[in-house]
Amino acid sequence: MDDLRFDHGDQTPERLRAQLSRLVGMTAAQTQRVSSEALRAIGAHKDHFVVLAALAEFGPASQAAVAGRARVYKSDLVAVLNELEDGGWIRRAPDPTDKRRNVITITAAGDARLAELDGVLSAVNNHITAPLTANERAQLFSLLTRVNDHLSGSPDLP
Amino acid sequence: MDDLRFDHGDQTPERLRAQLSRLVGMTAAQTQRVSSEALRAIGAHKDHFVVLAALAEFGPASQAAVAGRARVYKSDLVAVLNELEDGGWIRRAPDPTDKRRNVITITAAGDARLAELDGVLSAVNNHITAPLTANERAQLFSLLTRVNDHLSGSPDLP
DNA sequence: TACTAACATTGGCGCCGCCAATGAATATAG
DNA sequence: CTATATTCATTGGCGGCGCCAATGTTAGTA
Repeated sequence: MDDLRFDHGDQTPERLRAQLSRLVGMTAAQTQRVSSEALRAIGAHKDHFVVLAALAEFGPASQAAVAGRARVYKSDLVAVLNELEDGGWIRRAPDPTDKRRNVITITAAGDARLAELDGVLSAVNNHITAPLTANERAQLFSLLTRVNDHLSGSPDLP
Repeated sequence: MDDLRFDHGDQTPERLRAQLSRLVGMTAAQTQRVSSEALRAIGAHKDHFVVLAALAEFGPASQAAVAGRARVYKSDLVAVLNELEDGGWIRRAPDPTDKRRNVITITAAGDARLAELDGVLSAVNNHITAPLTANERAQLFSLLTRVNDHLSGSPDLP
């Protein structure tokens, strides 16, 4: 809980305080911890949200398509869909036109579940950015987006 | 390489685009990948840097002290010190005044190694923030620091 | 002298992003 | 129309990271 603090004052080697990648990494670990704990408190998981969102916004689709849109590895998607199916939030039905395919459909309960998860995660994001003004939140978002875009294109060092 | 891109345009569910924690997490994964690859290219590791830095800046110390300052779990420190010892970058000597303790000392070669790692990581951090101006880098650093500080204090939701 | 604490070490857990190999079903080429 | 290649869901595993518990040894303390 306190070990992910970036700066421990005079206990922190100066060289570490210069590492942005370290700061980003530790802050990401903090936010992941907060959000995963909040989701686990209601028996949910990051991927539940991301899969339900993809289904709600893009409609029924094959697992391969869902994996692509939700950015979840198809290998990991299987377990996620099993859990969502157990909860009654999605339906998995074989595609009559292509028997290799499963058609994944979100249920009415799934829509409600998605709203629930969305609420929880909104609260989490508000909590994370609590010390920032609205402008600063937007700035942080924009700066990170630019870094992310940049690193998405040129993964190697110059 | 491209799967850690936060925004895939119209292929990305809108709900995901609102999640700052997701953006932070993906960007952190990118920066970690870049830096760990750069370090691995010279047979090094994050913890090598962090431990050598702690030793160089605070002087010889017990493993427990090093673990505290370098923010490396003492469990994981053992392997790191073994590797650093094999490279001749540190010395591990039993403390004569307290036989439970090992005194870790950085060697001259260790100082040189630290300079090398420092150079690599500086290049990495420059690369990461390449699209940002100096002002924007400072802003990003400041915003993340405030979030990190905030989350270091109140880990739970309100 | 008995009890407690510090120390180094081993082994393991959970989360995350990632990849390879399998078998079934389908599309495509010769 | 048969052989080959491709798509799909599924299984199982890998490496990195932050984290924790249990062990045996040694040292301070009551």
